[in-house]
Amino acid sequence: MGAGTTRRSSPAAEAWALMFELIHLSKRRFMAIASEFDLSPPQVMALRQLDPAEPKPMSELAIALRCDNSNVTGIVDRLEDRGLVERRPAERGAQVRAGLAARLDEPPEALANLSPEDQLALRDIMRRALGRA
Amino acid sequence: MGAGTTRRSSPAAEAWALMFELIHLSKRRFMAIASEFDLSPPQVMALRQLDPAEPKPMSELAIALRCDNSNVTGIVDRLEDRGLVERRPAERGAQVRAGLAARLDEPPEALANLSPEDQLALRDIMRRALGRA
DNA sequence: TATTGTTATACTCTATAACTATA
DNA sequence: TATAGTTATAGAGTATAACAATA
Repeated sequence: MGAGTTRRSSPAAEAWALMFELIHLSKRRFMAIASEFDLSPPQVMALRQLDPAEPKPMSELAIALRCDNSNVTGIVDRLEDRGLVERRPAERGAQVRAGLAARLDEPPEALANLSPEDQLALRDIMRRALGRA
Repeated sequence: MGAGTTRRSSPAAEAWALMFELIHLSKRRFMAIASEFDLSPPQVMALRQLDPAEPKPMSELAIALRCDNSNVTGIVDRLEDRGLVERRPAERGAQVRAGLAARLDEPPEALANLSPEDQLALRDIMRRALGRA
């Protein structure tokens, strides 16, 4: 069996492989949206985590981004240099955040094109998978 | 609505958000496996793409990794320095590949713990989503 | 003292541009 | 000439270690 095989030992394993593939395919879309806003991927993730209404300590941001504490310094530095963030979220940053959300929250075509029944079933299974049942 | 909200406009959008969350959660696992093999993420992806039986031109590798051509040079350089790859896959590289596959192909707990019915339903929906029905 | 954030350092990844080799 | 691959260069992300400030 070569790369890209989708028939696997268990349904969960195959679903996982397909999900991985979908994410990989969606990476292009993500990168396109990121550069649409002239942001690097970690900057996108950082901006999505921040909310002007609820300031977060940088250590919390590091946890959310799953990277080292020292790293957040640089990421936030660059966002701050562009006035998108202030070590307390700034006005323009909030606008960019809203724009990003609108673009990124759209499901990829592969999911949007599913039948309404499949969409509902998929949502319910994913809720159960993540304990949100 | 703050970050981490899961109730969204359409089932597909919510499923997408949950899937994104699952992938993000699984990143830690991926990084752990990568460092278990002492490989960087792009090195993992490169090694997974390569097959001793079917040598690939580096330009094809660049497409698979969704990065620039010039970039592959450095990634392959480092893999070659460690004798995992030879600009024609080497023996030890094949072993590492097999080990990697065994670890990475396991679905994350969130999926493995689903009921058999949910696993089957999820697999079938993902097949349809990616046109493998 | 323990936590938070920064700086220093070093390595990897990334793209663009310019170059070489080759079909 | 066109394609494949490399090198040069510059910028960003990443972690570790050491440090400063502070609760």
